[in-house]
Amino acid sequence: MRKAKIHSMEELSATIGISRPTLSRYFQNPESVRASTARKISDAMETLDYVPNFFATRLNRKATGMLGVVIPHATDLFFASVLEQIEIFAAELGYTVFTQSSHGSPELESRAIEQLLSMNADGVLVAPLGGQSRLESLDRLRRNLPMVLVDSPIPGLDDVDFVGTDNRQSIRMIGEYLLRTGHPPTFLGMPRLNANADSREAAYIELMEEKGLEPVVIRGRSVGASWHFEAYAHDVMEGHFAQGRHVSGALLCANDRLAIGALRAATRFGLTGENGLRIAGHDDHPLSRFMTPALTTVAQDIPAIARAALRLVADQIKGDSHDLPPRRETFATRLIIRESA
Amino acid sequence: MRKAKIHSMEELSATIGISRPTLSRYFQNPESVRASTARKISDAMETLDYVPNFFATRLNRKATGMLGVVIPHATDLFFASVLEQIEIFAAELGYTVFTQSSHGSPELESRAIEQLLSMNADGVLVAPLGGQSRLESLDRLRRNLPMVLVDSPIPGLDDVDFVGTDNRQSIRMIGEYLLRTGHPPTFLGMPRLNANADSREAAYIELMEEKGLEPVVIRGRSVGASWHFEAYAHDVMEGHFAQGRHVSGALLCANDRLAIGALRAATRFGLTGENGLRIAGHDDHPLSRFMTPALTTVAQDIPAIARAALRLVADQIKGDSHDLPPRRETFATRLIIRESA
DNA sequence: TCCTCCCTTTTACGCGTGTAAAGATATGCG
DNA sequence: CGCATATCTTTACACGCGTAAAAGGGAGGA
Repeated sequence: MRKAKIHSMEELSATIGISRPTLSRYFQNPESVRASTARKISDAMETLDYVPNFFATRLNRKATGMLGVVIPHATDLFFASVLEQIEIFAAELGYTVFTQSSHGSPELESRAIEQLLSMNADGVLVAPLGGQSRLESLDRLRRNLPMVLVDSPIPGLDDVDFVGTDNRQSIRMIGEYLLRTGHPPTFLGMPRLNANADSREAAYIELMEEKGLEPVVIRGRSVGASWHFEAYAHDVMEGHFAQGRHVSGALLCANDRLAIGALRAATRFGLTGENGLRIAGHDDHPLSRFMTPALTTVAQDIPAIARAALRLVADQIKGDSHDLPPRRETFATRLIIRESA
Repeated sequence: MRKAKIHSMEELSATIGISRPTLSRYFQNPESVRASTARKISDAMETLDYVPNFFATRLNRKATGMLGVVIPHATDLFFASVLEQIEIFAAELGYTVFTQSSHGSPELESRAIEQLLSMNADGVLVAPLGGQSRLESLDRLRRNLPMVLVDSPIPGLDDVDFVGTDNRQSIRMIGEYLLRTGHPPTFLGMPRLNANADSREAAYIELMEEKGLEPVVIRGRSVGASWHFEAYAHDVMEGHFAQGRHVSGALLCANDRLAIGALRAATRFGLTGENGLRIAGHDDHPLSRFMTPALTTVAQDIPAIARAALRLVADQIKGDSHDLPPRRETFATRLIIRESA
């Protein structure tokens, strides 16, 4: 059945004989018109092909009902998971989410921000690239729209709400676990891409020094800061293992993707057996439990992070609280002991 | 430095003393105005905070420059990778991409389609849920917008362009490899979520029968068709292994995520050693090379798929070729031999 | 200096919908 | 059946910008 295509509300009004203002109210809320009228309209719609134009709809409203999200990489399951949760909660709140990925590029991140500004979104959630992010862009965004930083804060952009994981708590938890079960861990840091890289490393060092132990941090030559964490960790550790370094004890990786790469390298060097090198990660990547050996890690509370982020923007949006002191919500992680450590 | 916020082009015009039509032309193409004028404007912009409204901009044009994308799950790295490539190529073509994930839900898929329709996008790329997709929604989309199906075709929606992988070729290639190197494979199918599930299984059966061998297909009770492929495969295979079934020979999995789950189960049963069970996958999941043992698989040509999908919509958009016969482009895969088979 | 040519300004309308105001009509009740 | 009230129609303006047409202004050449 080929329904007749209607292009505007005006046209709809003409063809079904109901005034445009009434139609407008109907599409915003069918119950705002008399039941008999609503029936007449919905009956007519059976035969017709019409959808109100989303943007024309918002053009003349103060709130657009749109939320922008910027993430560094859609192909990183951590961000994909956060995004998924954000979309779910945003839908519950009646927001439409528009996501832009920066593909790891500061320029694309700026463009994404520009895009969201020009869309006049009600608010924006940004998981920033980190150190590479262009401060002017983020600052401009902050000045113009309700905004919340997610996952990684930005040094130099302190007056913005932030939601993320308590890296100090999480690293201490997994670190203490490793210590408790016998091995002072070496730390495999991620490429210095964002603030998490620093704060996790700092938490590790603090813990070690607190215990009177020597912190040992491995960091490869950051060859053009790469988001290919698995490959990065694999190559770095392979280099060490080949020279007999770090072949025993425990290795605490700044995130699971690194751990997966390290695990692979260790396995190839036959280091992961009984009494071999213990490896632990951070994040509870969806595939971590399927690794061999299954990866011991800490799980970030992604739903809580997503929910909090939405709550904070929503507050800013309704409260117009541009001048309130910035809020900072971090969540604790959960220790997940598997086989690798 | 706090730049003064300007809310409309009208306002901009008033404050910098340049007529709105000229500003309009400037923002569309700075070279369409005299160089001295362009300078005057860009100089003024240094002090001011203004971005033309994206949607108002498109409201009065025939083409909106927007492309819609619908994927089943942002947290499936295959779709995330496809999306990433689509975004890259779309940017090259000057399109702005708006992505909606259906989170595996037919209802959300329909809503996403509705959303894209109401946005008046120039075209839409849909990686459908598959059998669960609501045909009316997809059909409505097809009638109203240039559209291309990606990854999985929809039975019953045949007059739509399709871009994907040649499952027959890919399954035969990996299947023949397994046979050539010694083992007639058993097939672990994915939950019947989309057409790929069927066509890969069909390709397997065809190959086996052609070789005069008995096809053996494993399929768990599809407990509410699940997208948790790894867990699904793990549980199904664990059940078999526990009863001593399929513990040797070769297992061909319909995709890598299944293979990862199966691999994990096999490893726990000590089946993956020398002369043990051989396991192969399909897709070359980004983490497959980091599995232990590293997963033998076939790689889909994701960039080619993304590029072709964009080419097809672009053709439809410019050609208004709504009545041309539907085109169907499938790409060959590349055999990637690692350790698992 | 005058006259083109090019770019700009002015003016006006259009995109599809929200929304306010005033008048017309339908609904429900006594 | 008449009236008060809820709802609808009509009319008009607004949102932010594209764009066409006509008129204005400046730079360059003769």
